[in-house]
Amino acid sequence: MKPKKHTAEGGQHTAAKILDAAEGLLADAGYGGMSMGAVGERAGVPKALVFYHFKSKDQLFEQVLERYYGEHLGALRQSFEAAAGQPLGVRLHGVIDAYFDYISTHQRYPRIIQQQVASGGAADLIRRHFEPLFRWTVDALSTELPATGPLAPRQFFVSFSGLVINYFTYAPVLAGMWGGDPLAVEAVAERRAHVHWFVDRALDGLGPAEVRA
Amino acid sequence: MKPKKHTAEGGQHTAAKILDAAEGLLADAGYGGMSMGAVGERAGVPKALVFYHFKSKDQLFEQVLERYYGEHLGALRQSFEAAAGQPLGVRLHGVIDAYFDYISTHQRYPRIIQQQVASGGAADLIRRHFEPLFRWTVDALSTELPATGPLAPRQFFVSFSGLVINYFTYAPVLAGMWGGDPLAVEAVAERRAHVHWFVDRALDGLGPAEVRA
DNA sequence: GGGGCGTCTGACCGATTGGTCAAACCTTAT
DNA sequence: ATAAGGTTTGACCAATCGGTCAGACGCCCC
Repeated sequence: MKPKKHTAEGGQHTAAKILDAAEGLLADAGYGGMSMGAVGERAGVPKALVFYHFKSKDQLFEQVLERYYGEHLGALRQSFEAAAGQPLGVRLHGVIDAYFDYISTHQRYPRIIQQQVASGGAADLIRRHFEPLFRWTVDALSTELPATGPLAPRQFFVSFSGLVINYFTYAPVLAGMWGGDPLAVEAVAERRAHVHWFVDRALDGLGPAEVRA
Repeated sequence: MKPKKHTAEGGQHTAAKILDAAEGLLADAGYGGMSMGAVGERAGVPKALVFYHFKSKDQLFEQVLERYYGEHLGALRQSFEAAAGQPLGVRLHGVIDAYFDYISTHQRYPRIIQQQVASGGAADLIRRHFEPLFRWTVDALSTELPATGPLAPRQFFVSFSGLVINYFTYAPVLAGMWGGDPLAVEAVAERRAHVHWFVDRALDGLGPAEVRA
């Protein structure tokens, strides 16, 4: 019979369990509400083991963010490059779909980020991960749009990311007034269609000739 | 000479000072990061006095939210009713401007709300204040738009509030990459113009005949 | 079998937290 | 003067926090 106690079965597995537990607590209660003891309890290991695998609370948090940002940026990049050569409108739809899909399948992620952004905590860390995403998107649009003014690429970046992210962070609040679960598949599909509609209206407004086709 | 110590000069004034201090700390560090001792220190009063005026941390937080939501809803309502009789497009612009103005002059407010929404903390409290705003907006649009689908009023509510709010919550993160302070007056004006452009594109897409004029 | 060596554990620490209390204070009404 | 009642104060409490430590356990190479 295997020992009940946590034996040295490979640190990889344990560290991953701890990371998962930390993710859940971060999404539920935020950085301040995540206690290292609770992380251990949720992962089924003593608190000291959490500190063994991650030197401090900050470092644990940083690794959670690192994992998410890496996956997220990768998903966007892959989508954008897969549609290389196609007109900007098509590529935009693709990237926004990738954005939408990643968020909708990792709903803890926008919650953690929004909390952190809104509180100003770990600002440098967030900025370090956020900046490549921002610059990459703005560069992709910079050939088609004026660098400043109401139609600047940076404005569209903030707008479209907000259009996607806010729906998921507000979903729990909207639950009672939406007429059904906002996170159910049909509801998410409706939101996706709405975002698509918005993208099309924006493209129309930018002058179809230069931007589309 | 007046005594240096805090005399019984009227509880009103003291309570207001405490509320202000709590607001600042909430915006800076979030609910979890706001300690009652720090609130007292920032207000210049001992911690026990904070507990005398507000029975608990939760109640203090609740009153901060109450004040904001009341002002916010009032500003929107006033703007909407002032433009009674005018075409929907004009009224929409007015309400969104009022939304934008209130947020831009109370930048702590979106930060506090976003943190709380994203963390799921105080969900009932948020929902209680959020729901009238939501229902009221959706009702105003319900005569012009289908109740469900990609063009449902509820979708536009989430979209436009996100368009406005997200800019301000992300401003600190964007600071380094924006080319100037995103909260400077010109930058805020540019954002406002961008939101207006978006509203107009949306109105165009809904069929000018029924909705505008 | 006996070192290493990475993994794991419970007990422990100082600091901080939300919250309480009895007593002191100031103002006003009698 | 004095009684009363709202306000203010610092000292105090149990609980929890992030973090540490000495040692036990399991595995692998000699």
